[in-house]
Amino acid sequence: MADTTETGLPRAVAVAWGMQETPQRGPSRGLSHERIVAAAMEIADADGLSAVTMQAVAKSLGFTTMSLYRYVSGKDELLRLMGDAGAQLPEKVRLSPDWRQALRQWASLLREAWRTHSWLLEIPRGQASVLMPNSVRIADLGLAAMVSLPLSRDEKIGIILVVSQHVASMVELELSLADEGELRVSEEGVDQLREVITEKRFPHVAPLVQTGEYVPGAAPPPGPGDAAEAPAEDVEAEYDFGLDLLIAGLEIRIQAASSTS
Amino acid sequence: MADTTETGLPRAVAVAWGMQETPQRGPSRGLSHERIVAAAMEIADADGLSAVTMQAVAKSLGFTTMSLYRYVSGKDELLRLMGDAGAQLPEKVRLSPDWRQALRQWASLLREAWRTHSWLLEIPRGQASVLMPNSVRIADLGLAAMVSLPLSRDEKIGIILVVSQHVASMVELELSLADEGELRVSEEGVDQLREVITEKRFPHVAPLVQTGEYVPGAAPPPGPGDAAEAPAEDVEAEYDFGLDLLIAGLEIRIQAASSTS
DNA sequence: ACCTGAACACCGTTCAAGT
DNA sequence: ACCTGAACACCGTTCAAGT
Repeated sequence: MADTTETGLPRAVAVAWGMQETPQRGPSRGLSHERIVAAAMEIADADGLSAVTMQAVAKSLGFTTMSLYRYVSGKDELLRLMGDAGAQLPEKVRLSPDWRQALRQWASLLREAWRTHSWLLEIPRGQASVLMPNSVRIADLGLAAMVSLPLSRDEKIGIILVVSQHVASMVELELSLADEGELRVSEEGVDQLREVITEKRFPHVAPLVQTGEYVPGAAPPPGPGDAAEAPAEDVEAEYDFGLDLLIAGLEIRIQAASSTS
Repeated sequence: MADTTETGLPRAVAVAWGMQETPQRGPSRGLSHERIVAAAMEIADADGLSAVTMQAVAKSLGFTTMSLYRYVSGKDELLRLMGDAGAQLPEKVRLSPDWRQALRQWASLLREAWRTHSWLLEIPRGQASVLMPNSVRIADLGLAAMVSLPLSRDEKIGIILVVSQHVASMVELELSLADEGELRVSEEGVDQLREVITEKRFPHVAPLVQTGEYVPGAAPPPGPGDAAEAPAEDVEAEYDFGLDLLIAGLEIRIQAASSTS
């Protein structure tokens, strides 16, 4: 379990909200959580989350590794603080009065945040993370998008969960296509797959492997005409598709609710 | 990028399908990827994925750490193999002819797999993982559930993606509640939160903090009557809610498609 | 109060050597 | 071909010491 303050709140929560008493006496060479978190984020943006080590962060600030421990209880806490700091939405947001539109806006804001700091997706969002400032902000805005809806609180929270999860998975997909996209499977490789992914064992996938459609980095099949299609580049379409599905489902639920009451 | 064979296929894919030529000459004390992966899974089941170190795996098998590198190119490959081996569905599955039912069954199978090996969720599912045997099986079964549906291939894959992501997030939620569930926020802690989560800054969340509803480990408010409710234990309800939403949305889409054609 | 230096117990991975 | 031993370059974190 994560270490907590005497109030039962996780230390990261207390620090993020500025609840921590920082006595400030004696000389201070100017280190602070803010500076530490900012430095860590810069490293993560540049070289990925795995490049964020206590030593690297300290070095980039011109301090020794151990100096960090005065401001941050450990790496875990640093990651939590980074996770929150990165998930910052714009200060002022004007949501559409139409809930469908508003929900789409909200999803889009989340998406933007995750896109700018892709390492956010790697940081485990534990139970306590909902208490962090920017998570609260995100939840608040999500609820704001749905104010007009005749749904229970639990249902609204359910939607926030499902939608944000969908957005996260789409950003993840987008990124995996982008940076691991050098996967190039040769014709020989596809042949090998054809031998193991047989019609008998995998009746529905096998046909797609035959044509090569199913294999990420394979050359497109020499089909007549429509060969030059981006095979999976359209994450955009998948993103919209899932969101549309959820909103459509919600619409039905609301109609059902209003016709009953 | 992950190391690949000369065919362009990731090594983990080749190994998992048994495409790797294993010459087998000279003495063999009986190590193999199968045994290594099995040992690693056992450790992960018992003590979590973080306990899976090359040294721990080797030790549990009675070999030195370095012996593993003859069978596995590195830890990354070991994790990929574990990820696939853990995502095994039952041999024979009888899907309902009703697609809604079938999709629910499929989701439920996924859920069961992730529940039995919760560390699966921590293993990054890269682009190449769709080529692993059990991923192919899962995709095949998902497509099987939707055979009767008048949807494009891309749409079906979209559904597989969205639904499986929803299932994953629900299992994740379930687990985070279970093992980090010792989070107990004292009344003083809730008070501190009330001071920062103000009505002004967070108009929609603030009321929920006032009552204490929003705070995971807080004591339930002394409301009249319905106080003794499990606050978030019903992941089951959230699970169904999201799935229902998606299926309802899909239903509409199908109606639209069939009325157009 | 704040920062440093040395040390500890780990990681994953390499390389040359044994049988 | 298979496994070992020693070594390397890292991790996060501790503790006692300096100013």
